[in-house]
This record gives sequence, C-alpha cells and structure tokens, in this order.
Amino acid sequence: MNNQQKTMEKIVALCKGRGFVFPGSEIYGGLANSWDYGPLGVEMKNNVKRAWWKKFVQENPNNVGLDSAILMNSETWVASGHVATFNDPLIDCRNCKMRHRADKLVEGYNNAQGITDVNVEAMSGEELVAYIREKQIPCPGCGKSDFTDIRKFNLMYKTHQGVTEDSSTEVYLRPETAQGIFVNFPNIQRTTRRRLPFGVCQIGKSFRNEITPGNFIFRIREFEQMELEFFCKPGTDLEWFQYWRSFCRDWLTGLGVQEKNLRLRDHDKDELCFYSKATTDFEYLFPFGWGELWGVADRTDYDLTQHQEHSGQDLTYFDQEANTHYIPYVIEPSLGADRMMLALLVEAYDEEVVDEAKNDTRVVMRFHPAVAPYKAAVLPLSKKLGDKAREVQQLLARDWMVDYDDAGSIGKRYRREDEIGTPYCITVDFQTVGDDKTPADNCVTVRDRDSMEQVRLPIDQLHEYLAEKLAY
RNA sequence: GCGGGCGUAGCUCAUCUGGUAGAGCGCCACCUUGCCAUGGUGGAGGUAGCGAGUUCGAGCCUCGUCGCCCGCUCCA
Repeated sequence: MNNQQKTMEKIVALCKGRGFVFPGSEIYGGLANSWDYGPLGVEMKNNVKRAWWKKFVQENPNNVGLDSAILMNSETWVASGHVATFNDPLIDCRNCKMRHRADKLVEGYNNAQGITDVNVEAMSGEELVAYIREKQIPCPGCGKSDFTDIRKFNLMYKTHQGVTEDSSTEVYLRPETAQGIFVNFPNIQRTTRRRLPFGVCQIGKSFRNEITPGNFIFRIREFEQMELEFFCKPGTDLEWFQYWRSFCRDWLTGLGVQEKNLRLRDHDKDELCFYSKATTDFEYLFPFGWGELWGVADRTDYDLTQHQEHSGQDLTYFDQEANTHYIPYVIEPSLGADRMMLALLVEAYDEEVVDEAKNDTRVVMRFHPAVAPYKAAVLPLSKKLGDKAREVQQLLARDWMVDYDDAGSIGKRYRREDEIGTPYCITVDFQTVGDDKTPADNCVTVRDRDSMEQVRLPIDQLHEYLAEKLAY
C-alpha cells in the first residue's frame, strides 16, 4: 500500500473508531481543528516522546532536558521577533474575495514596476492601504483594485496575567518552546557545568493562532513540540548542522519511517528565515502530499544576541581554552509531536485482503513496537480461563501496557488487536491450566502480528521473551 | 474572513411527491473444549444539530442559529 492509498479519511476514521484521536469538544458540536488523544493515542504519543527523549537526552552525552513555562515575560517575544513578525497585515479583495498580505501585495507590485525607493517593511498599515489605493494596485486574483481595510492577524494567543482583564499584564501563550531554552541558557550552563558543545531538549505545548489549520492533526493551533537547541562554538555550527541532520534522519528511519516517504529539502537563500544561515526541512509524504515534519535550522547567535540586548544580561559563554567570551551558535532540530504521530499512523496503516471473494479485508497497524499503544494482548480462549489469563496480564503489566480481551471469537480478537497495532498476542488455552485428564503445561502461545508465526513457551519465560522482542 | 458542501443510532447509510424512523456492521449478555471476522438466542441504543415559521401533520418545505468538512488568503 502506498501513502496515497492510505487516505486521510481512513486514518481519521480508524483514529476515531479505535480511540486514538477524537474530535475536540465533540458533545458541543466540536471545536474546529481541536483534537483529543484517546486511550490509545495518549499511549502512542507518550511512546513517541519517550523514544525521542531516550535518543536525544538519556543516551546522548551532550544533551540535557528542560521543561520551561508556557507563559513567559512578554519581552521575550519582543526580543525573539514574534511580536513584530507574527503580525500579518491582511487585506481582502471586495471583488473576488481573495485575501492577501498587504505588504506582499505592495512588494510584488513594486518589483513588477521596478520601484525600488519604497521601504515596504517600514510602512504602517494605514500607509500600506493608502499606497495601494493611490497606485490602484490590482488584485492578483481578479485584476480589480477594490480592497478592504487592513485587519491585523496576530498568530500568538494573548491572555492576561492577573485577576481583572483591564489592570493586568498581557501575556502570550508561547508560539514555540525554543525561547524557554534560550532564556535559561545561563542557568543550565552554570548548574550543569557544561562546556560547549551541549544541547538542551524540551517537549511541550505551543500555540499558534493559525489562519488555516487543517489536515487532521497536521496543522493544529495547540500542538506539541520536541525541540533541541544545540549550542556550539561559532564556526563549528555547519559541522554540527550536518551532524544533527543525519542524526534526526536515523532516528526517524529507526522508528520505521521508510526512506521513500521521506525527503530532506534544503532551503535556498530566498526561503531562509531572517535569523537562519541554513535550514533543512524533513518532509514526509502524507496522504495529502509532502508536508514538513522536522525542521533543522542553524539559528546562528541570533536568539541569544537578541535576548542579551533586550534583557541587558550577559549571555556570553566563557571559553576556557581560547580564554575569550562569545555568544554560542545554535543548531535547532524542531519536531512536531503531533505530526510525528500522524506520520507514524500513516506509515503503519496497512490493509490486507484476506478473502477477495468475500470482500474481506483487515486493517493492520504495523507500528514499531516502541510506539505501539499496547505491546501485547492476553486472550483467553474461553472465559473460563479468565483467572489464569488475568494472572499473565498482571505479570506483564508491571513493565508494559498489555491489553486483555475475552469478548467474541478468538479470530475477532486477533483482528481487533491487529487494528490497533499490538505486536504480540498471547493466548491462554486449556492445556495451559490442564484438566482432569491432562496436567497443566503452564505454556502460552505468542503470535507475532507481522509474521503471524506462533511460538509456544512456558509462562515463566514469557517476560524475558517479550523483553528481547520489545527492546528499543 | 470569503466561496461551496454537509448535519438521521457508535460507524456506513436508507426513509418514494411532507403522514409521528429502518437496515447492515459494531457493541453488550448468555450458550458453544473454542486458535485467526461473518454459529445460536436475547438486549441496549435515535425528541433526525438546535430554534422558529408554513401546515391538520415536517427528518423531508422556509428562515435563523450552532457546528463540521473542502477550497482561498496565512504558516517569522
């Protein structure tokens, strides 16, 4: 099955039907583009985050973790540039209803006309509108020049700190987790006594009031990021950029993302953000097309320099060897946890035709064991075997999420587990417990989701067997 | 924000030109010594998004409202 055959409809239906992801606030009619992770979804998401943390923090000698606050001093966002640049002056064409960014409209017009003596970036909203009307700049959509006034769209969520709205301080919900790392750079460097290079990892929610969210959990307004800010000596940054670029790629493929569904796209000079020296987008082939999954950027010393200027604090690093102070350069691999979830859901989705004549297909989620919501399921062949089966489940539950299902035929239960991607099914049968004629053999049958092979082994070897299979 | 579409059981849908809602699947219980959906019996579950109007009567017509989906603008 290729990724175009795995339609978003199928993915969304499976997620809703099995408890991975539900539409947010559903009983009230929903809230556009908000999604809740259900019992299976939260297990899987936790697994994704745990896998990331393991590779990027636990096993990495250079990196440490952080969990900074969502609400930050508003000056943070002035320094980072978000207050200025997360504001888009949008304007609508009254004739064809197309929406444009006013500054881009003027820029495009000036470029076409060869006008170079106008500084668009310095113009206010009123000036932009006046300019557009004076020059009768045409709408790229329909050619007419009949525009509304500018409406400001700030992509940052704003709220108030303090009990009454009017007398309190405006604060923003962070639009990225990165700034929490930058402002803590001196604290972390001092308390961990790290020398460059070192990195700080953080997983957390961010909020962007996107004008157009969509595609299920691909673009949502409340999302979770897994970010690393890797601080290094100026001049070594491009080397580290390459290092993290391939490190990230290995992590993805290690979790089962196929090379053919992944492409690394380097930004050319025009596309680069104002702060960035080099950026690579990791793009995944979603059912709706290629979409950004991971951005690896060389942010230079932009952020720390900005914070040093705005805060008045010294954010330089003292290099013992060179006996000099400097502001480190930063490599930022930034990954969306929700996008990673979606990519893994798409990657795992598979349909098998069991019997063409009967039009019988089954859905199998071929998750990497590390991200599968349940690592195993215990299925007693009969409800009479419930006591023993529960015992087996409890034995394994100390270490893993293990499902238990005794409802319906055994075949139906295998299918249910296949559909939620459980890698191993363990059946307890009458030989396990024995009866009047035959003694108990204390063995269970373990069935592998992908190979469909069955292994019969003693219960006291089960834990060890699974531990080996599930090692990540 | 604009344009288009949609809103009947958990899911997929039916209900002929308006006459007080049905099916399949799923789910649950019991029976079945039963290893890869589709044995048997029984059962739960819908004031047709919400509100108003027209009508003797509205899921079906009209208006409003809420919400969702698709497209566009945007995604330092």
